[in-house]
Amino acid sequence: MLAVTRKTDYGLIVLVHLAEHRGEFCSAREIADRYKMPLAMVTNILKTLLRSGFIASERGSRGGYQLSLPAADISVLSVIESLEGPLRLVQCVLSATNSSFGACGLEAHCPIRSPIQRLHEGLREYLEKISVADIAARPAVTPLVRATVGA
Amino acid sequence: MLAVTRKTDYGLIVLVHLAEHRGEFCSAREIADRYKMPLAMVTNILKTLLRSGFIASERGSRGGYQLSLPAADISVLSVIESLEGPLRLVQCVLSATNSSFGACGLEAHCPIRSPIQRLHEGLREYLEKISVADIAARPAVTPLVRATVGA
DNA sequence: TGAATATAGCACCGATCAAGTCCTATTTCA
DNA sequence: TGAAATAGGACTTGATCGGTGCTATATTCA
Repeated sequence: MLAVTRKTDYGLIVLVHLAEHRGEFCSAREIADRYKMPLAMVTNILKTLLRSGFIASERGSRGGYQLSLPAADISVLSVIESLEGPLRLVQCVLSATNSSFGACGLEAHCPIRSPIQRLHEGLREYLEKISVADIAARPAVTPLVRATVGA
Repeated sequence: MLAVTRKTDYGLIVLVHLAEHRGEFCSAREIADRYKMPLAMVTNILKTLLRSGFIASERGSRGGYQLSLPAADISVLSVIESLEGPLRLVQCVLSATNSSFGACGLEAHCPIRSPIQRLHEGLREYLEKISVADIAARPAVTPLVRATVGA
């Protein structure tokens, strides 16, 4: 229902933490303890973020994770898509064939498809412009995103 | 995962249909048939939209539904909240006590709370500015919503 | 060398929610 | 009175979310 899963929630916390500890390797346990998140979840999330290339890992007893990209280059959108799969506001937004209206005849095609596509694109742009660095910059400094409707 | 449920999907179609048939009473069956949506779903959605005051109903064999508000006054946000409950990007966005970080100590408070609040507000504004009338206006005319990050 | 501490990769489970169905009133018209 | 509509529920099923567990591998350090 237009909510982000807890994975993304945790994932952003993890990334913000790493952004604030640039240069160090932080262990999953350390991060989980710090923010009272379940360790197993955090490790899973870190593994996913690793596969997506946002972070680098080092094994062994001094191992851990660190950002492999500037925090400003990691968008909230990319984090969401890494942890939850491709963003789709509604089912039919990705492929025409997947649409629940894909089987509709010629004239009875979905009356809201194209506007919803727009809305979806707007949402993507919106989330793409906000980076982990923005979120790490915490206070009221956090950019107020203004959506403007118009031609 | 940041998706809207099918209820909202159907709901918008229903409202757009009613907007395009101002003055007439349209039956649930008529609308369900027209867009090949499951009748039972459509009737449930109409009942909810009725309770929310967006539409008016008339019983009996000539009965049906019609908009009780100008389409321009029904925002996508209000439709979503009617059909899916209050918008919450993350769990902790509504009440501080509900937060999974509500139990955190003083110093270990959630590092992303306030930026996420902003993001949530931005999303609300965004969806509030788009109305059923905008969606009914279908073609490329549909307002392109531009998210701008900045002070 | 071996124990401790990391990551790596899966498979799995329970609770919740989405999506859809069904049943039983009640109202209105013909 | 019967057909067709709304009104208000409960209910079922399947998918997803949130979380756990296990095994293997790598690295450090005593």
